[in-house]
Amino acid sequence: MTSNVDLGTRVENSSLSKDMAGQKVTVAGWLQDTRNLGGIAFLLLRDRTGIVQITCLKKKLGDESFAKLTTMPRESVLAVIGELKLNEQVSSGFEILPESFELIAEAQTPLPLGVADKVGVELDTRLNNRFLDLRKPQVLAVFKLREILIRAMREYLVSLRFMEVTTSKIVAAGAEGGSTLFPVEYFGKKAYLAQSPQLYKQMLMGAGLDRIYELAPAFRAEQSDTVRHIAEFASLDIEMSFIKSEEDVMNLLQDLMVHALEAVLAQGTQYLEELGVEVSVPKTPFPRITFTDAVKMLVHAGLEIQGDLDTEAEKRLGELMLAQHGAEMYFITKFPSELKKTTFYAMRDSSDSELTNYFDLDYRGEELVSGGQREHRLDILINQMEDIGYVPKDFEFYLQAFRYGMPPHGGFGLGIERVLHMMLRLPNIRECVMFPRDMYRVVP
RNA sequence: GCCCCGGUAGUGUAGCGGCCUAUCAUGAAGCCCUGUCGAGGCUUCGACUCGGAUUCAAAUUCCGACCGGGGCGCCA
Repeated sequence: MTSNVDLGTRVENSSLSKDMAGQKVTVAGWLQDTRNLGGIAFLLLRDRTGIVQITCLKKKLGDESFAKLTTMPRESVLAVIGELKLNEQVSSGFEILPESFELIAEAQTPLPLGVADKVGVELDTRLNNRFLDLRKPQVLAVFKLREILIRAMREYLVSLRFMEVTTSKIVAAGAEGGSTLFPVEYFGKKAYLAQSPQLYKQMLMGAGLDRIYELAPAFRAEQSDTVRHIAEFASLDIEMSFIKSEEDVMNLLQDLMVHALEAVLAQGTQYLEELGVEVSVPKTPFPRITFTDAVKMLVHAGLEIQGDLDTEAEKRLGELMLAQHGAEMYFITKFPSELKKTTFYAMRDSSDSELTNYFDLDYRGEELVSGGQREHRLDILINQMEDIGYVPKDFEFYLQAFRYGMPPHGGFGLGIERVLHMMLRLPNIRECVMFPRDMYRVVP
């Protein structure tokens, strides 16, 4: 009874229902498991959308077909045509009784990673066999949620008339320093992978585009070896003109986060359940705490702070903000100029040059976003570059945009994986990328 | 880049000088079973990362390489 199945008539498992009782349906997917009881066998067929049970009766199929169906290796691709039949004994309430089937692609054994195994698998093994790992619904769930999050962010920005742009990822100079850039051999010239679209976003403000965003990879050659760093990450960058202060940027950002998390809750229930996590939407306005006050708060809590907040301080601040303000997300504002030295385009506070108009958005102690008001006055910008030993001539392509009418502007860069990492409470940020890149991993 | 820790069947682990012909689970191969949904029962298969060293004896100790885990620094 083996035959060629017409895959054009295939229906996804999630669209099967009890209403279709008695209908002949075509399903196709991966054979997750076979439970052979002798005269009857149950196959679990999984596709992207769910699992359906194929119930095989030896008496009905004949010995040969029954044997063929029940001895296929797990994770083989299988197509089945059969009648959808109601049955209270199945957890879904229905099953498919096969009439014909086709083994489309047999899986080799043993699997390098058991999709339905009851034993744990290390992240390294999972990433080495990511295509199999992604067959697990709870792994796929992360990426369904990622998709929902990103789509909601785009929708929100589009609704505010932000224009999506794409800037080059091959650049001649970085936004900050040179040690964090990956060099690229570019037709005999030296180029780099962009660590940020910063300079281009600002040039586009000079072009009069007013409100833009870009969702693109950012590359960092920093030798960061932690559960919250990867060498290539998805960065949502926005830039907007005619702002009064960085408050305008922060207001947009907090509304963006709320909109995105609301979408995750509304559209991602199934996936959140799959992962066993609960997400709560933060209330606006997010608390703002100045960098100086954050330091005071931490010192009061017994920490010693010198210069910037270290990892322990960041985490501790996350706990304190949650305990004292009930806030999972909060802004740390007015970063000292001393700490933003290499950020030559950061505008200093007009009433205290020791401070900048720069902020971070943190989520339970992890930095999600860095942003602020940029310096749009050419002379000051050049001074700030020279202060840290940069040669303005090297940035001529950028500075030109400030000579012919540059409006006041600001923006931010947001790490998509950082949001997912904290939102889903995943142990490692690598889980939020299908094929992550870090100091040691370039394959797959 | 720095500091700790670890590498045992396909996968996840126990063992940490002789009791190891290496544990358990999962898996794979096979047999039994007509209602499984973490199916069950029986049988079988399958591993000490690599290279040196110490020792009568090394999975176990030491050194190196490679690979991995955690933390720090740096940052999204």
